[in-house]
Amino acid sequence: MEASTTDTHTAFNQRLADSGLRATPQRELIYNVLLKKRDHPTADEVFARVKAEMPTISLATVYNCLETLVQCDLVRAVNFERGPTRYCPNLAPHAHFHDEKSGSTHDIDLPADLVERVKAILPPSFRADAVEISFRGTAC
Amino acid sequence: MEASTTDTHTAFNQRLADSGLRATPQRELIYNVLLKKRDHPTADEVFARVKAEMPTISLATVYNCLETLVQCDLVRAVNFERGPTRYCPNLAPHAHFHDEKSGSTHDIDLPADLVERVKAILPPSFRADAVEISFRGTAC
DNA sequence: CTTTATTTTAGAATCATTCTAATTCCACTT
DNA sequence: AAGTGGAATTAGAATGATTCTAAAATAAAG
Repeated sequence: MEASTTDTHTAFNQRLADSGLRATPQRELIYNVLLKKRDHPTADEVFARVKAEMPTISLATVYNCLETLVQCDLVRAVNFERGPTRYCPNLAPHAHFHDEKSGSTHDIDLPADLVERVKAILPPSFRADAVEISFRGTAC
Repeated sequence: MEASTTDTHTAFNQRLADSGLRATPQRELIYNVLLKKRDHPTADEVFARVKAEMPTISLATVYNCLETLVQCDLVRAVNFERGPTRYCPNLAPHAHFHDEKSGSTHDIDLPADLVERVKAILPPSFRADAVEISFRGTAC
């Protein structure tokens, strides 16, 4: 656990540095909040959790930092229909399942070959930078 | 062309009737606008096109009617990230490709077996009512 | 230290969408 | 043919998530 914490911390610094950005306390705290409870919180929820540790932080900063983390590929932004954007620190290729009963979101691991198969349906003139797969339904 | 127009017209009346709703001029015009130019317009764009034929229509009605058509399964609502919802009268299972250069959206036919394969990655406790597949990239 | 660029912040502004409350429109009875 | 009740439409206000703006704080570089 100690090693993995150090690893993510290093990855965090590295990714920001690669983009010429600073590892500020706000960015680090927000990233840690996402790592700690991986329930796909909205910006508002992240704000609430972060305020517990850093009461002076502003909502604008939470939005700014989340955007920064997404830019650095440390975090993924997840959207369902018109709902507020949710944030996810899972870097592995995965789909999302949105449970309509509970409103919760679950990660679904994506086998690499399936991603290939899905990309293969594109006509040759289309080049995909990203593929999004999401499910809506109920989990029991 | 005449036969197909009649067909969609009948389907339109049938789907609404099935939901206990009326086939109003506004609903029909909006549906026809979607059929005529299948470029995934936003509600605002639909509003502009519809106003040309029915200058007294309101934006609220456009939103109401689009929502109604989606409820009746005559139209699909398509979302990309946080952009405005786009509307699509293509009933066949298909994915969407969003071209970041032009901002345009393209339908990509989905082979039925691929949809099955994708659904198959879900653990047994998840029941999916809908699967969404979307691509982001550039088309040439 | 001083300069300069980055980051944070509070609050205003924006944008798409939904809501509200008042008509208007129809299908169905009298 | 008028009356009634539920649908549907409408204009404009309200909402909610997000982005913008301009100023203050912070930190790196000279």
